Amino acid sequence: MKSSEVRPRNPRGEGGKLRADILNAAAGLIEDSGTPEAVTLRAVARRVGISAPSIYAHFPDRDAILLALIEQAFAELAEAVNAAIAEESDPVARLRLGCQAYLRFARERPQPYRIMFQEAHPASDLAPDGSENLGTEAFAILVDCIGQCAATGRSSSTDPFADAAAVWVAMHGYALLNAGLPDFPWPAPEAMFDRIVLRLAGVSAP
Amino acid sequence: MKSSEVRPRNPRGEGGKLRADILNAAAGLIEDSGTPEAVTLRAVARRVGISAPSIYAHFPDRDAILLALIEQAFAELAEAVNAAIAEESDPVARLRLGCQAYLRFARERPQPYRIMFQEAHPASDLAPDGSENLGTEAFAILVDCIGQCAATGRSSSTDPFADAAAVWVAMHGYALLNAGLPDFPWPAPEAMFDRIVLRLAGVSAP
DNA sequence: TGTACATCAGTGAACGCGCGTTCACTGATGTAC
DNA sequence: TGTACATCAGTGAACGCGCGTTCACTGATGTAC
Repeated sequence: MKSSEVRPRNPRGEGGKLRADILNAAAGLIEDSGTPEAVTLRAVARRVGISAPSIYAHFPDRDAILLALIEQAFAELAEAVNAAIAEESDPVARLRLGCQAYLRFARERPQPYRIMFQEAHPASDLAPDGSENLGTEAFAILVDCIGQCAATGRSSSTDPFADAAAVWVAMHGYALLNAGLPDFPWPAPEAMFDRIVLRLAGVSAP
Repeated sequence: MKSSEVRPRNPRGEGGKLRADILNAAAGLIEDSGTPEAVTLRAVARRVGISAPSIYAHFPDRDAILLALIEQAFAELAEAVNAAIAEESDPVARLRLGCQAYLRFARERPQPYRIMFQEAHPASDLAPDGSENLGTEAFAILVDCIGQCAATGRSSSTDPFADAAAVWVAMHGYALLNAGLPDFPWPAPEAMFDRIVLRLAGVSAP
């Protein structure tokens, strides 16, 4: 429902701008409808204000659009987490800030977050160095934080990897259920954060 | 790919059997394809061995089939959990058995589990006494278990409701990510169980 | 026992729709001479 | 400075498909008389 007006043709050499417009339109369709099924070539084209075949100049097929959205979401989440912890060196503070950034991303951008972990998504065909590594890298940071907390006696963790896995699955479940069941009488966000991050990381609240 | 043979007509008075066949076929389609999108009236009809319009004698429309599958999944999960804890009275053992049953259901029947919590699913139109209550009831059992553990000094919980919410979101995240990312180097299931159930419930391992 | 009939459990053809994708094309614009 | 031309950024029509849903129907089967 955004624009069905015609959009001016890009000047020479800037045809690539259409690629970004296509991705934005696809993201908007998911945002509006709540499901990636809404991303059809024709719907994207209508929203951008172009004809459907024009998309083929930028994406080989429909799935490539969804795949690009997933990769973009992974990159943005990694960026958000990295930005949150960049200036901080204390491991407990890094843990808090990083996890807060993760949960904030999931809360503020629920649709990008959802499609990242959607099962049976087109990224299954992804090269092994693709989105999988983005997630793996972010997870390694989490393991490292907990390990440093333990090394400095601020965490009781004896297995940072397993504890990081527990923190991650708990954040993931919280992010999804919070968005999916807004009518559930959720405890206060800080109370949940204490449990699924601090307690699972073996860090006692201040 | 199951059967495209014709199936014999039901005898008089047993036309209702077709309803169960339709649900089984729909579940099979989700199982095979990994997505509820595969449940189309025509695909269901092909699999059952009937014509597509015959479905209208049992379901008003396509969404009603998915809705019935979701309700069935909720009922089966509740049944599995209830059966697991029925003969047990010790609250710690009930907590363990109930959560084990929950996670076993999610592991052994990943597709039914997934559609239960799929966002934007057709159950949004559900009557307020529908599937929502099934889940609420099971959650109340979890709160109760943790409360009894605390009351008998077996749990350090001071807020059983918030701790139950934490256990639930953690189990949910674990169930989904475990199924969705089988290549992730997951810690041993018992190690994860200790963390996302026992530690979050404030129960120390034996 | 025989038979007319209502009911039940479906069928088959058709509708209009939106989809992904293909194909041959167009018209503006920068560039070479 | 003028102009032919290659290139770029698209378009419009068409294809075949599977979909949800509707409609009028059929043929076996149990039941009433």
